[in-house]
Amino acid sequence: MDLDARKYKILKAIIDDYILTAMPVGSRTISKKYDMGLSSATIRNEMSDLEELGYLDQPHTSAGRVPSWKAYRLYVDQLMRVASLPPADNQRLREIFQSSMDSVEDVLTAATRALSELTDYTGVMIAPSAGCLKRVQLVPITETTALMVTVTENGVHKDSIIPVAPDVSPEHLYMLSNYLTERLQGKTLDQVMSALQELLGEMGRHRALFLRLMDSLVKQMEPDKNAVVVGGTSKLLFHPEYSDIERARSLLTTLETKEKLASLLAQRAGLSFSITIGPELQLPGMQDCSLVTVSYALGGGTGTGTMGVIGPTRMQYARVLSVLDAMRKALSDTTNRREAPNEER
Amino acid sequence: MDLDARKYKILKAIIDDYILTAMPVGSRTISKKYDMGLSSATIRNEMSDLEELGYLDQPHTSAGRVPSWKAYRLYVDQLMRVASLPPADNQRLREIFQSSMDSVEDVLTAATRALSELTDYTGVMIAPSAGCLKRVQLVPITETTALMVTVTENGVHKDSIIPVAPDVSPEHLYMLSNYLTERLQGKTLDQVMSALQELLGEMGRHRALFLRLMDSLVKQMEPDKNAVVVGGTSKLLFHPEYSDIERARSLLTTLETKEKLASLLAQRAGLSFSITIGPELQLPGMQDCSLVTVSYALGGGTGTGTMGVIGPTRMQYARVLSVLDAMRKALSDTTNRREAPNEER
DNA sequence: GATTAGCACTCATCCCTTTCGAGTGCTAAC
DNA sequence: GTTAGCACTCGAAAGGGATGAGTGCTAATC
Repeated sequence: MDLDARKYKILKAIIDDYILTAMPVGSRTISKKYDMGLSSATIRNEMSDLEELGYLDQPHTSAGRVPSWKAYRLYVDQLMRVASLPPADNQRLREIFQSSMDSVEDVLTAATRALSELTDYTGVMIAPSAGCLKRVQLVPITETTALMVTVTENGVHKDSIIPVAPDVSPEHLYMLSNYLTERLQGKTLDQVMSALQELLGEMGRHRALFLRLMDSLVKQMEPDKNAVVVGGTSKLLFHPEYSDIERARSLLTTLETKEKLASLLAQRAGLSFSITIGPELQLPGMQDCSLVTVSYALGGGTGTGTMGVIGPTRMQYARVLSVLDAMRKALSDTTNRREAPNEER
Repeated sequence: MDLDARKYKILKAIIDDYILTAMPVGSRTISKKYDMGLSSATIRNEMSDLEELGYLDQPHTSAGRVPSWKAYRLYVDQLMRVASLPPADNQRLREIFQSSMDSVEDVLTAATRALSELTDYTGVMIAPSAGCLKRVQLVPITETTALMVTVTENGVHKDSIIPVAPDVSPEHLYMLSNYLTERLQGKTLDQVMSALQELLGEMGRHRALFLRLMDSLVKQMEPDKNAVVVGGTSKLLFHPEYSDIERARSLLTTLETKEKLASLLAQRAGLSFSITIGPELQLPGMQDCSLVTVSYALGGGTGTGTMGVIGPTRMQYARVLSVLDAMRKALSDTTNRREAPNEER
């Protein structure tokens, strides 16, 4: 049995109201507040049907109805309207987001902050995949160690310390850097790996060093599992669903183990947007949370990252989507500024 | 009026018990559990005195007594005994701390995690000041930008993107790097700054670039205000003082604005250890928290950082101190491993 | 003079009952 | 198909002992 137009309308009203108030919605509320031209009795009948169909739950007999995750699913798929972010909020977003843009880290931190501030939920981001390699540079540190710096297309650069034999001079390292850069430039991770395999043969006495290099290089270009940035977890505590301390504990504990968040976001990489509701997340401690994600790219880069907002299932989905969309735009502007910086800053 | 030995003993018993149970302590408990050889009536009289002296508070007439911050102050200054960390815990610390030590960031993250796991409170760290400069390297990225990487004594290395004129070739940058390294090597931040002032005269057409460089370099060597790492905030939610949602909210919100934490830790930089109790912190939302800090150094480095543990005033001060001390030792070992890495890892 | 036993008193907490009201489901009338 | 009306349900709030932990005070004891 499918829903007729009236049922849709009533269901939407219930969800809207519940999102707003966090209180079970009664038939009277719907008939009065959302002038349906129907009496509460009629609404009651419809609600009863909707409950039977699994769209509504009743906490107890004499309470109103609460949307089920199935209802939210329907809501985000068909009922809600996503408007673009009001100019004032867009303004605010750019403001929060303006400051301190020295590194990708900073950008992500500022972005999650802005997300959480504008939505009152928690912002989550994972750095964009590295994209093409631009440059490899080995910087001598001590007699026996060097720092490997990789610069990739979208400005993500990481570094790790690797050991070198004492007979390898700084000049050697410089030449090796240039050589590697020349050979690997413009390649993606996969291509770099196979190129390195080939080059391995040409290496004579540098073979040991080279193996090390490969190791670190691959590690650096992989999307970094630890690079989940989370902002505004405490915002969640202000929503009534988490005035129950037990729930707050289990949720915040889950949010703190970044591994799970990382894999959640990684799963959604590349999707232009995704909405996952409560049980669909299949994560203990997050049964009554939803995750909304979008993909983004920094500046003109090809590498894409994923960012999202975590909130209660009773989330302002439409608004969250519009915030995420605005943020996606802001991010694609941002790094351009860095790539072609203005001399008169 | 000073306290006599018996008052000290009773006060210590009360604090110990309260730290353990988080419940107001009654006279009977003291007389029975901590065999004083005194009846509860006597204890009551003493407690009454202690209350008058400001060491104890009474939540309401018929409740037991609760230590005031003044009592904790006395406790940490004179009464408590710090033992060294039990071997089993030390073992555990090293275990948690073992993994993934690629960058200073990782070390700090792992350390705060370990701190929080071993104490059940929140761990906080600020990266060590950079120490002496080891190397400056300019890595070309695009026609008009370069990455500046600085390597400092204790392995802290940071990078920022700077613009360069299009007529500066990669070779130029390489030479400039070597030149700067030669001139600045082994200098501390202050020395670097004055050295740069002198060098500025010698710069001809690179003057604009050079000014940029100075700017970024100084920024990089300054202790980074954003580099506060916090671990295990959710642990706090498990303590009874924060089953009150209101308190939990205000505390977690405070912990999330890292600026305040940064300045707290910065104030305590260089102190071998410090304990600050509740109102002494003078931070809204943290009146019933304490902060215990110690200084640490990574490996053999001269630069010192500060780390600490934040918990309720009813904190296991002795244990926290011993954990911090063990962690300080672990940290001073750690980076040694990286500086002189083992080829057969 | 210090210590203790004894006792009246206080006050939060637990548990029970009552009341209240929001909301439902059903039925009969429109 | 819709609605008015009404009995019914059940949680939340309010009230009211009973309980017991703990105190302060006093008078007796060491």
